[in-house]
Amino acid sequence: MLSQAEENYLKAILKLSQKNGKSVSTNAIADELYTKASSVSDMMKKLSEKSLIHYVKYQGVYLTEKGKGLAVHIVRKHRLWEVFLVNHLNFKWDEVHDIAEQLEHIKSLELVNKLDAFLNFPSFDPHGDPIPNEAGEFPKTSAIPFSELPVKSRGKVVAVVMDEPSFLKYLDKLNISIGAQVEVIEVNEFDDSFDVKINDIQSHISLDVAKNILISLL
Amino acid sequence: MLSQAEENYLKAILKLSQKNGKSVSTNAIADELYTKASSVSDMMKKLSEKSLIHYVKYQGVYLTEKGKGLAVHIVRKHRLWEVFLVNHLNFKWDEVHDIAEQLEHIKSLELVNKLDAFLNFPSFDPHGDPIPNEAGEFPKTSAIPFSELPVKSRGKVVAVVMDEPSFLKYLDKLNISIGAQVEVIEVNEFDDSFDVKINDIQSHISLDVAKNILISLL
DNA sequence: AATAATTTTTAGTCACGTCTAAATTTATAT
DNA sequence: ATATAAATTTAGACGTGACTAAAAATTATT
Repeated sequence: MLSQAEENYLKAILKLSQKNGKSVSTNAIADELYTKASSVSDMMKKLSEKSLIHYVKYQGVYLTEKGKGLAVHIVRKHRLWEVFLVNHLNFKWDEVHDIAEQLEHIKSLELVNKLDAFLNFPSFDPHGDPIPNEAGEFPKTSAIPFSELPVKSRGKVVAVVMDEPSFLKYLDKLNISIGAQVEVIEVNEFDDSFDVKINDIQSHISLDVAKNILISLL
Repeated sequence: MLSQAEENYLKAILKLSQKNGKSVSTNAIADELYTKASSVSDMMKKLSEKSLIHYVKYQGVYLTEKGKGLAVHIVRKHRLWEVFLVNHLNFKWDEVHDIAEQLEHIKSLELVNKLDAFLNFPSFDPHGDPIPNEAGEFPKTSAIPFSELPVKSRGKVVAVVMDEPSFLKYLDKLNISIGAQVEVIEVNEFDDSFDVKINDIQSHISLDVAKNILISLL
């Protein structure tokens, strides 16, 4: 049985290896978990002994099949709980992360699957992140960052990359939510910002924001 | 912020002080938590320093107002989650204890209150145990043990005292559930057992079982 | 290729929550 | 009231997961 700390490490490694390439560095994990590289080294030994990661000293780590399966399962739990919190308990999408961070460690396969059924087997969480099914498979999407939407094309917001509350609140202010229709009117080269339309209303967003919004073409 | 271990100790002290008198002994706590008396002593010092219990060496402990408030809140969370698990996720009443034992440690006042509202502010959990409200007040009941129901009187099952799965499964077998109508036909003095009617069907239960079923008179 | 800078690991320490074994206090019995 | 039994606490240890400081390995620079 894994401790919460171990689970958090697995999740961090999964997240980092999805974002970047294969092998994840000790420092990257330390940054992700707000801990120190030395603590990470210690934990890497333990996870390696449990065959959850491949670990070669000084060479970074990556998940084994077993480790990846467990990490994906934790992500599944996290996202299912977020759906529950937003759809049934009326939390806002920027309020659920910390609570789901706790709920994801509850141990009961039956609970997860019954929750999944209760929620009607959702494919995406309130932030648009894909929810793996019981077999650990992610639903596939063909989303691109808003920042890469060609001028004059229209798209629909399907997900956000960051889930920091401050970012989500800012999106609320901009009236950007999952499902919103968006269009690029013009790219402002000098500051890399975008003149856009959100649900047909003119607006303006920075490159940083645009990169963190995923859309599908319409 | 309390650790899970600290919360479990508070809960154990509350449970024991409700059952027996005021002051709770070190050994009783150790038994309740399947730990050792020495571990309990250590923890009593810590809880005492945090003003959650009154602790005099060798004299047992009892909860302070502050400690009692926290303990009651944990019980509230435990029982609300049990309602959720049984009423919405289709768990059986004998399956929810261990999961609720984990869920009760999730920290978010807002979550508890939103869950409470979602469940329609239930007063009793699936085992008939009273659920304290946000202010920490328990609903009052005038339940008596089945074992004290006078012969020929009829009653309605409102709660069970134990929530061990094996006991609950046995009650299922006897067709005894919350709300069942019961009547004592005869007391068998030689083995302290009871001839009873459960929903008008004749049955037979032992004193041990009868003591653990709470009923209200009809 | 040698040195400097960075990254990573090791060594030693600490708080938490547990344990066993020994000491101490309280309760019981003669 | 004194000896014995039972309950409780203390002392010392351990595993977990964190930290700091120092050492070692890797990567970057000239």
